[in-house]
Amino acid sequence: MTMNPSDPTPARLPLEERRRRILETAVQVYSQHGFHQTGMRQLCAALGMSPGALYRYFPGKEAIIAGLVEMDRDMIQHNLRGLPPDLGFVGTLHHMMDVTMGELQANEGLLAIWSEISSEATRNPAVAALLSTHYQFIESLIAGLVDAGLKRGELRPGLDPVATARFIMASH
Amino acid sequence: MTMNPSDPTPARLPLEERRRRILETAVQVYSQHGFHQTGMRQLCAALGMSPGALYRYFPGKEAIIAGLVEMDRDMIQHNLRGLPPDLGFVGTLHHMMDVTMGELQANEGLLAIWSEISSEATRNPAVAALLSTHYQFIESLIAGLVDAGLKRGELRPGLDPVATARFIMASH
DNA sequence: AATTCGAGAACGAACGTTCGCCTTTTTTGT
DNA sequence: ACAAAAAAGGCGAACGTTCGTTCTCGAATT
Repeated sequence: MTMNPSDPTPARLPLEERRRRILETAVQVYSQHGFHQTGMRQLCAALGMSPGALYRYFPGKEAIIAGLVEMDRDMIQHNLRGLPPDLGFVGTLHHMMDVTMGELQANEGLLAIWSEISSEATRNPAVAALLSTHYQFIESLIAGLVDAGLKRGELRPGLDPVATARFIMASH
Repeated sequence: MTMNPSDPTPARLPLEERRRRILETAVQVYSQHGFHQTGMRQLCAALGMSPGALYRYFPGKEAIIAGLVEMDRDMIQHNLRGLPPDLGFVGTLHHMMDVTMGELQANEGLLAIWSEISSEATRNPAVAALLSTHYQFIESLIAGLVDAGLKRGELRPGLDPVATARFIMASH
């Protein structure tokens, strides 16, 4: 199936696709019944997959949470890259929120899964660390936007990018 | 220990006290680690009690949730009875909120346990029913206050007590 | 003597996870 | 080009553990 015979990692794309399908199903099942209330067997059943197969893609239950966070990060990055480059600071922010809201509305359970993850983070330090770096990622992303806006003279000079990013995030 | 020899149910008060101690410990443990993440053995350990003993006071884990809801109802009733009778509608409402806020502040975890119960209610129909009747109880209680206020001429005549109660509860 | 109370072992079910084995796909040697 | 070897993918039973709950039996109380 691989077109390029020199490709050192053939058939890798379908693997990522299968990982994505697992994560998307996980969002649905976990948001409906909760993370701790949903067993691996239930997730397997929803996937039409055996436990042995599932564990080839994720080494454990926590890795699935990590995958969900990672998926969100990829989504944000993808959305940001697909943006028209001439929107300016406010326009870019507005557009990103638009896209995010649209996704939340289209995929119900996406919101529920985040409250599920947040609640897990209050107890599970590993998940807490995961969330923390995720928020830091978003923060640095917004700070970059502020920085670009400053360079373009759209924002009041002297504004601290990171502090501004934190303020924007704090206002949800 | 029973003072009155004609009492048909002797040593009953200490039983209720032990039930209360169990519930109070449950609030602490469950609010710290979550309901589903906390096993009966952990609760037993926190109580210095064996499972066999615990099950003499509560027939199961769900009964403990029911007990928590019931405890809240008793608390509200107790607070209401202890109120000065001449406060008027607004004064009574204000006073009740004062007491409730004080309790929430004094006993941290009391708030956490309610969000824990609410989250459980979205999945467990039995708990949902429990919460529903609890809210109905509070609703009828406030409706009674409105009714009394109407009779005393404190409120605009024609006000629907139940609708007013719902509005007040909806504003948190 | 009868009842209540408590401790702790034990139960079956379900948990997350691992294992062995089989099928399918990909790579390799010729 | 083709068979052989290797790797990947998948299934489902089984592992050890923990879950909520029950049982048994001895100690305390009435």
